[in-house]
Amino acid sequence: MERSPLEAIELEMTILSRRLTSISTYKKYGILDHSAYLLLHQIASNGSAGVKALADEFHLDISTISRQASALEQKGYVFRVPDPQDGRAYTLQMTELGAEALKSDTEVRRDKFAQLLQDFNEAEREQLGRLLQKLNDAVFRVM
Amino acid sequence: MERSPLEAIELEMTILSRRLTSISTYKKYGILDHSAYLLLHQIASNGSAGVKALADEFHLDISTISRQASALEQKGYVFRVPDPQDGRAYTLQMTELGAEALKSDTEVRRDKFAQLLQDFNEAEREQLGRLLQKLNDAVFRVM
DNA sequence: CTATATACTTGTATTATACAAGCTGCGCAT
DNA sequence: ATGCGCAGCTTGTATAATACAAGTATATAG
Repeated sequence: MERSPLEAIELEMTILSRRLTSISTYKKYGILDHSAYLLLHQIASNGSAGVKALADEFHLDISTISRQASALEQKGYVFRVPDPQDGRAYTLQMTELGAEALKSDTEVRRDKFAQLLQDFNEAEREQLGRLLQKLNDAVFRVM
Repeated sequence: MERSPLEAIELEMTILSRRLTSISTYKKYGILDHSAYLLLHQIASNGSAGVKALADEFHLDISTISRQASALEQKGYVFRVPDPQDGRAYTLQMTELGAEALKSDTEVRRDKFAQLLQDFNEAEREQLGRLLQKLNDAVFRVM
């Protein structure tokens, strides 16, 4: 009995998810955890943003981002800039230290992924990158 | 500035992992959680197995599997068969109830993934299935 | 001016995991 | 035969990431 692509994807995604939970929580590659890395990355590539905007971006609860943002501030990777228009709001901007941490961490991760993908040829990498992106979009829309 | 496949994969995997953590913990599609589903699936397709073997299979701690196996037994989805050769060991075998739960859950998940992949054509699905499988293998070997 | 909505924080609970310590049974070396 | 280390499993404890709910302060609409 052949496994349909749908079956394969369903199973492999479930396995991957479980395994990534373990890895992302218990293995540290670099300085930053998962959340810190993504928040800094987002701020670096899309400019400073508030808690609400970041929560929307990642589809996580505002309270989750709020704590993660506090942690980043605590460590000196970002600072808060009050919104002049709105006394409740502020945006997070990256510090020099934050930029350095992001840079160094990006390199560590890049190396790890290079190792992970050593048996993937160039065409497969391109496909995988594209498909993962499309998959993420779908996950955000559907789930 | 073009994003290399490696960069894309690294970022998309990180995002995916974070999002899946949230989904798999807080959204329930069907009866079974993540772990229960995978354990039952494994038992269904590869025959009954002990805690140690399952832990090896999924690269998770024995204690983690032990608790998840207890939970499955508690719910009546599996029962323990003592190993006649070894008084310490046993294997988990699925009950009728377990088989039904797995079947019904598989359908629910399949539907959800069909919805998720609605914009993926057949070629993309095949590629994605194949690449995810290869990726999982690599994750197990490397990380 | 009051009522409701928004941006954020904080308190609490849940879940999945790991690591370490413990129990019991196995098997080998003396 | 027996005692000691090893293997399979369970249980205790800690940690991390998340959600939901309640609270505070500010903004805005009527």
